[in-house]
Amino acid sequence: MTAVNGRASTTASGADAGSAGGSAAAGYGPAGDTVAAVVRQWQAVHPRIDTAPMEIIGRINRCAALLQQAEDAPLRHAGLTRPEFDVLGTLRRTGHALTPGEIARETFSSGAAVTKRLKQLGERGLIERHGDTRDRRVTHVHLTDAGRDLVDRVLPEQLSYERTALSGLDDDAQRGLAAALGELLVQLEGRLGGPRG
Amino acid sequence: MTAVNGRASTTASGADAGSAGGSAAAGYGPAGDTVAAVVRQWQAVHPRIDTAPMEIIGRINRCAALLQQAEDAPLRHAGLTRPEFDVLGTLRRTGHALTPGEIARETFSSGAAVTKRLKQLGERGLIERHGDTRDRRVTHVHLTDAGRDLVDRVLPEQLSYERTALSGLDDDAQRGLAAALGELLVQLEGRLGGPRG
DNA sequence: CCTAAACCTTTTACTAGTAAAATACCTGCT
DNA sequence: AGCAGGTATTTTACTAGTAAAAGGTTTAGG
Repeated sequence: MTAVNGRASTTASGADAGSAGGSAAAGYGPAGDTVAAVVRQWQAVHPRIDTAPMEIIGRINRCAALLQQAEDAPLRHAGLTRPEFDVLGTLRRTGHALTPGEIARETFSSGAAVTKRLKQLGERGLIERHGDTRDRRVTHVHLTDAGRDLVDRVLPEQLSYERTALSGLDDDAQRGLAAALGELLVQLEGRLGGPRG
Repeated sequence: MTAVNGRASTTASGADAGSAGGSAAAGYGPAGDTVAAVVRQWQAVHPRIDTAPMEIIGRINRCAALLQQAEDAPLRHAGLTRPEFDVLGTLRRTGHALTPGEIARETFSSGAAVTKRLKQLGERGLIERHGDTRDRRVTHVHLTDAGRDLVDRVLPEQLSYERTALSGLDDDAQRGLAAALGELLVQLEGRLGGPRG
């Protein structure tokens, strides 16, 4: 990913901090986080504006950017980008071979992007392709032993890193946040993701 | 945002759906969102693993990806990418000229990326540069009238779009989520963003 | 004064994504 | 059978980011 790129100045694409409002780094005052500072600036410029969405969406984006930056460390140490790890992880957790199309749907990426990643991962011996004998348009992708071992080695490191990143919140706060995000996600997936098949 | 590119197949950067675990699109069962389905798959493969971090981080990433996709619509309609709008918005909300370095810090992007965006935006007549007379390394960037008008026109559309995206949650849920995310963000910014100056 | 170090911005070379076209194949209809 | 249309994957042309180096300028020390 670009997404995996470090920023830290963080990444682009990845993820910019601000929602509609962009983002702020310096000089955040009384209330605390950078998003609150951005909202305050907008309020000063356009007092009538309803900035409520920024307080959720801006924060989600900013959290995603910061976490990604942090999470990249263990992955990069293993020589993987996040999208590459997503491919391997998808194969590992489903437990069976998948077609490139299925991987694309599972990881929410384009088919072309998956093709490129599979090429890379294949060259490194982490996955293999086998053509379908029935339908020769289709290929089946599966993890090699090396690929499976890599996932099983990296995943605990990754989760440990994530636990550390979240450790500023107590267990109750974490459970509450997970539940609230789950509620939002159900809404968004129904609304934006389409009444999926 | 890279984190914030549209995907939706969405984009990179932006943001993949899964945290450590990658992401799932199809076949989500009882509990509801795609992240819950991914977590269930991992539990089946590695029953001892503590997947709690995925339930927060995976959901943040997935929400960011979905929202981005949705939010890109009004911006694209105005011929802007999100990072470009972030630059314009930063100039608008601070209310005065900024140097490229300051813009980079405000938008959490690299200096090189800002240089490219400023070039684009300058060619479209939305911003202008003026060299500093004291320190000739420095340039000052400010919005043109056209740039300011564009921001003032797009921002309400953007916020309106965001409000719609969030409308599945009632006001209390939105306030609670904003507060919980703010708490997390304060922690992350202190921990990962550095004890900023 | 003059040089070394630090700084701000831009340039260069490269990477990884996207959209759309191309390729190859299957399915169903007549 | 043969062809129209749809599907799965890859390829092509391009875009926008990154890291690192370069260019030009100021600041501090001797």
